[in-house]
Amino acid sequence: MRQTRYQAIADDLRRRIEAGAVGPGRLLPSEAELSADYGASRVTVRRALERLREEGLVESRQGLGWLVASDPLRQTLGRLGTIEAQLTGEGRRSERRVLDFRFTRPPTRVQRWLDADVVLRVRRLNLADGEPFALVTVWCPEALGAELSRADVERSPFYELIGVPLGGATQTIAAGSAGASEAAELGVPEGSPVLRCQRVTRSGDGEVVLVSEHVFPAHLTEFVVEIPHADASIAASGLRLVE
Amino acid sequence: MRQTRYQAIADDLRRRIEAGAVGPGRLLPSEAELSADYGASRVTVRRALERLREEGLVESRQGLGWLVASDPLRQTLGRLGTIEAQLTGEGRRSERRVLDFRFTRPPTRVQRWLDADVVLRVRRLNLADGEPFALVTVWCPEALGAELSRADVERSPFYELIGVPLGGATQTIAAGSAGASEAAELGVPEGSPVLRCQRVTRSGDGEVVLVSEHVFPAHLTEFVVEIPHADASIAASGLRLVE
DNA sequence: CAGTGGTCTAGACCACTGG
DNA sequence: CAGTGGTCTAGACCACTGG
Repeated sequence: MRQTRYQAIADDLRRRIEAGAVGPGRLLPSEAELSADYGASRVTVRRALERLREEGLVESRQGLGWLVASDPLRQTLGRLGTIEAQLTGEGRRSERRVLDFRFTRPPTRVQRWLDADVVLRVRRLNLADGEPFALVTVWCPEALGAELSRADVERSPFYELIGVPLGGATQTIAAGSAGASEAAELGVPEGSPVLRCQRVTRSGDGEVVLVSEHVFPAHLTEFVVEIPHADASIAASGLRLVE
Repeated sequence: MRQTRYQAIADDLRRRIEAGAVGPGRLLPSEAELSADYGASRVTVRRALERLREEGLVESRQGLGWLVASDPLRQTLGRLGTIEAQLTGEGRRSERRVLDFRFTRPPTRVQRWLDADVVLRVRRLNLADGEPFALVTVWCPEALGAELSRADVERSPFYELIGVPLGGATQTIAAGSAGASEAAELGVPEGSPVLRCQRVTRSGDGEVVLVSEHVFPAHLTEFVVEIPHADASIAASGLRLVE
């Protein structure tokens, strides 16, 4: 799929904002101006701006214009990028250590999404400056994992390796306590609080291509979620009662 | 702000889908048909459909049409509504108990968003079938809380009471352990795992109108987050390292 | 092939901001 | 008041799906 007009405009504006051409709280050129500058219709320019709004980079005020977001918390999510980018941006050393790499039968909770007899399962530890901050288990279909080596998955994030254009993902976030082996691998006391996250990632075609479980020590990590329209459903915003 | 054309169409389509007029995995009428039915342009119809897509209710395939989502997990988020609606939908009894209601000075971590000497602080317990599942503390500006009674906040969700059109919200989710008083109020053992959530809610004008902290027993609750475009930033999806 | 969604255009009217 | 973003229209071309 080739780059669309509005994506190109969004990318260009994002680059300009991140380069500091327009500071936090300052006005962007009006939609009419941008429309003339880029030689695109106002609708296309708006579409690019809406995309940046979703990322938390800009906001708009009717009658005034589009402003670069100034609330640092709201910016966080849009600029977050990968954990690796986050770490190297802070000058910290990011490392990945493979604990296990094998083709095996998926557990039943994973079979719900990956209905196969054999899948590739990889257990990895993510470290920042040598300190573990995530214990990750990834399952992917045998066909997608067949070309991968243990060195590959130690070098690169999984989603870069499988060679399939990705669609969306669904993620659940829960709290728990570190089990004995988890505690040992993460270097935290057994029973200490952890964030548990499960992610089901789909390809552009809607096929499930990755299932992963992540365990984060509670004292090191938190999730940030931006809720664009609070509406009446604000009380929910993703919370679900289990059992 | 009065209802827009695309909101009205989205609401109508949502109602029809939830009523089962079009089953999971089945095709909706084409954009051209909907456009004719509603007497709206195709652009407006698409805007309504995009909104439903964000909610996880429908998905589209080029050359084929718009389908009602069949993946139950992806539907969850869109249909969630408030916790109260979730509970009554399951035939469970939802209850709200006010533990404290006072005008006071906000703690420093709240002053970051609500810069005032006096704010209304309300501590509430949410119960499902008599069992506590959330301990909530809400702070709001004195002016917005001046007309509220203790009975008001026991009866209704806060966002319905303050009489201000809401904009977006930013939410952080972390794991932790129940402190002594939290444990007593939630009816769980001290030190047991909990989800801790902080939400900063803005009005339509971008002003911060509510700051709230929520403590959920880990065994009862989880968050579901839909990530529409995984892209390269999939490893992040809102995770942030703290400290 | 006819029909679908994905993208884009040029133009319009409105509510709203600031001066 | 002139200028802004918010919404909406009618029309166009394209890539893609299924038969």
